[in-house]
Amino acid sequence: MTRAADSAYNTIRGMILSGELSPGSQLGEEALAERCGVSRTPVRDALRRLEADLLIRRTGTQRSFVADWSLADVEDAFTLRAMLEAHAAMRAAERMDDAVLEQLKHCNDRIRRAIALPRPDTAEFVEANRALHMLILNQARSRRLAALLGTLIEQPVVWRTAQQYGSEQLQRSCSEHDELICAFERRDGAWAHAVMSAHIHRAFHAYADAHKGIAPDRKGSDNCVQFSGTTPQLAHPVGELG
Amino acid sequence: MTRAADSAYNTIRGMILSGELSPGSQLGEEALAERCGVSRTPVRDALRRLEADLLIRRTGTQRSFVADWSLADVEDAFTLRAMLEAHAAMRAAERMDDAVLEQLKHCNDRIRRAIALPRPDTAEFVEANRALHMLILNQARSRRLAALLGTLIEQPVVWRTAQQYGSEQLQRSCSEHDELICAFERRDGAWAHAVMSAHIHRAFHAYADAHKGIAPDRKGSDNCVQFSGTTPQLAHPVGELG
DNA sequence: CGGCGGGTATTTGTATACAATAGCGTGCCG
DNA sequence: CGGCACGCTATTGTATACAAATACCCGCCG
Repeated sequence: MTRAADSAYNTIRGMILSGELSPGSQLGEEALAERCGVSRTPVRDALRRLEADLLIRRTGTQRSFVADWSLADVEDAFTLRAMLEAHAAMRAAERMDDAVLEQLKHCNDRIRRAIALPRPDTAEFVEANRALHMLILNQARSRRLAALLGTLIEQPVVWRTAQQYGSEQLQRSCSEHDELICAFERRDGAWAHAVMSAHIHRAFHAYADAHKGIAPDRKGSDNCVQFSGTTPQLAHPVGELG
Repeated sequence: MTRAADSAYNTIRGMILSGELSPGSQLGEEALAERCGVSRTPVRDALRRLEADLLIRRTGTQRSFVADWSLADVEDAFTLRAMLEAHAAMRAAERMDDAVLEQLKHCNDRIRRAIALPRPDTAEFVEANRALHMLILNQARSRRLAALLGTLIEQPVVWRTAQQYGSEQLQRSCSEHDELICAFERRDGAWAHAVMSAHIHRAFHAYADAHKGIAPDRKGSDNCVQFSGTTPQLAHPVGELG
């Protein structure tokens, strides 16, 4: 990951998520290239990826702006994530093998230890949590699903949410994982599906509560795909349906 | 869409879907550039998009190969599409306005006329069908959802499927649209969800039947995300979960 | 005062050259 | 005869120059 394009991707992504680049502001390739210390070529690469992540928006003429996320947008992302990750849990349950089960238990033990401390170790919590969810996604055995979820999950959002978590919520998260593992042990896809769905929805509300009043829902940020009209030119034309 | 990058994208995509480039074969940027009549720069752009579509796979060192799709992969894509597009139909039903409803009816009238002919007009069917599904997706008002479905729907697959359709199946598709419109008229999200889900699942089986024996499920095409091991470097690291 | 048009400056798109790196074959050594 | 290492070749990554398109500004005209 030492390539300039990846470096640019991470740098720009960081600047967006940290708020260093304010929503709605234009991202000139030249300016970004300078700030990242690389040429425009890898920046263009990075911009394309960020566009796929919906972290930036592009006008019909390919000018890039930092996307402004309303709470509704975030809820949307969480809803879709709940749907897809629940599906992943179901598939994983149906395919679960004992080795992975052990690894899952190991992850949740790490989480348990991290939150048992007087001052919970947030970094360890986030990392072990990440690993656990990834094991499940991997076990679901679906490249498509993995690709879709990849664009849906903004780790920094998780991080910030976890920091806001009280010890009570950390423990709830951990025991939800326990239940998930139970469902996996029984190879009960429906159970795993339900638990995972609840897990994600709860996470959304934790996020929403933490951000109440801080980032109120924007006014007219129309959360729709621009249709017909004047040559919108989306990267992946929505037109291709069947 | 006259840009070289788009032209390259469409050209390469066409070559992949038509089978001109056989699954597993390597895609050299230089060679593609020559065949597309452009330089490597727009080709690289196109490759990144195709990678997001999962039409090509990249090794850890970014060498590109035509993805080989097993029937299981296709089923996977249809399953996810059913989930997401059903969700879109539900959201659309809850937000439906009368103008769009009229447009939907108009689309399905086009479909009705196209399949009423002695020799059904497949092109018109596909186009009106596309427009109808797109209207629904647009009405769902979710950028995220639109982005996810965009990568999931391979129009050429639809096209080939439609060509295989007998008049009976074309009519079934049309009447399913009718039922969908009924659900929209009543603003019944659950109904719309169910009908759409069934609609897509039926389409998958039409596809599977048409390809039975033609493209049998490949042997070990492991449909899983490559995990840990030796620096897999996925475009959107699956690691970023929470 | 507002809208239109043209010109300029900014921004993105493309091509090309060069650099770095992975893959691969060959030949040497054990 | 097998394996390792070296070096060559093919392929991708990056930078830069230039071309094309567009947004913006300013002046003109209604």
